[in-house]
Amino acid sequence: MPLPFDPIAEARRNWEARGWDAVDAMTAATSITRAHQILLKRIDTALEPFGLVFSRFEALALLSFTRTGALPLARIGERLQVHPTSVTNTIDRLEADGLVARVPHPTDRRATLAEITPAGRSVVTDAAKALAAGDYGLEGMAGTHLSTVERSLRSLRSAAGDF
Amino acid sequence: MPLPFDPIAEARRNWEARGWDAVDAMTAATSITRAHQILLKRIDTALEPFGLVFSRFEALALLSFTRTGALPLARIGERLQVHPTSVTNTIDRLEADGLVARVPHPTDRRATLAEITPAGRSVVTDAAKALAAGDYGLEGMAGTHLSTVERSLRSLRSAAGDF
DNA sequence: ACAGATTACTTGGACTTCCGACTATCTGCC
DNA sequence: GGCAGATAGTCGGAAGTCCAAGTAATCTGT
Repeated sequence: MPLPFDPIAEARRNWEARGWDAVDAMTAATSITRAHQILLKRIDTALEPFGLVFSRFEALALLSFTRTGALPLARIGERLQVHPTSVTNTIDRLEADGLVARVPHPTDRRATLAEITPAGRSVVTDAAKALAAGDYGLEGMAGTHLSTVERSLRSLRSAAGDF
Repeated sequence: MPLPFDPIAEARRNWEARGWDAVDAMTAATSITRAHQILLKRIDTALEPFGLVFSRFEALALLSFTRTGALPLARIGERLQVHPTSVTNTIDRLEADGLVARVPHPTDRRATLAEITPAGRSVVTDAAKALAAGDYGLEGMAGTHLSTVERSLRSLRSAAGDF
C-alpha cells in the first residue's frame, strides 16, 4: 500500500528538473494539503461514534466555551472562518441531532442564536476526550514539531488577514 | 474583516481553561486545517483563468513529467493520494477540456491510460508559472518556514503510511 | 424622518470528495 | 485448464463547501 518513495520528494525532483520556480513553496503547499487530508480523515473517524464531523465539533466546542452557551450564527462563522452557508448547514445538522437549538436574538430580530443543549455539552466533552486520545489526528508526529508547525503557519494566517 | 485577535490562540486558551488534553496537537491540527483552506482558495483563484483547480493541475503536472506523457488512472491515484473515483472525475474534466485523452492500455485491457495532449502541456506550463508567481498560495510566509513546515509534516505523512 | 447601504440568515445550484457496489479483466495455484 | 481472489475503472448516492441571489431587519447620513 505505501509507496516505495516519498511522492512529494519525487515531485520536487521533477519540478527542479523542469526548472520550475518556487519549488520550496510548492513542496510546502503540497505537504500541507496532504497533511490536511490525513488529519481530516482521522479526526472524522474518531468523531464518527458521536455523529459528528470536525466542523460540527468545532462549532459545538466554541459554543461550550461561551458564557451563555449561545452565539449568533454570524459570530460562529467569523471565529471558525467559514462561509455563512456552511454555518447554516452545520447548525442544521446539530439542531436535528438535538445538540443545539436555534433561539431568536433578544434585541436584533435579524439574528439567530445557536444555543448548546445539555445533550450537546455532554457529547462535546466525550468527543474532545476521544480526539485527545488520538492527538487530534497527529499521532506519529514528534512533539517538538507540533509547536513548530503552529508557529510557522501563524505568519501565513496573519498575512491572509485572519487577525 | 480581520478579527482583533488570533482565533486559534483564543481556542487554545479556552481548551487549557477547560483542562482538555492534547492542546498542542489541537492547536497544530486547527492551524493546518485553516492553512489548507487559505491555500486552496488562493491556488484555485490563480488557476481559475486556466479552467483548472488544484487537483486537475496536479494530475496534469504529473503526466507532463512522465516519459511517455501517459499513466494508468490507478497510478495517478496512488501518486496523488486520492480515491479512484476522484481520479475518474478529474480525468473526465481534463478530457472534456481537451487537456488529456483516454487511451487503452496496450497490454492490460482492464486499465485505461490518461495521456496529456499538446494543449495540456501548454496549459500546465502556463499554470505552473502563475502558481509560482503567487508562491503556491504561501505568499506572506517567511522563506525559512517553508522547509520547516515540510520537514515537520513529513513525519506525519510517513507515519500515516504514505511511503 | 427616511432612502440607501449594510448586515443576518436561508435557499438553490455547482463542484469536489468519498464510499459502496458492480462489471470486466488478470493472476496464482491446484 | 479453470476457479478464487485481486485489480482497474465507472456509476450512483451522500456529504460538505462555496457562490449568487433573495428576504428581512437594522443602521447611517442628510
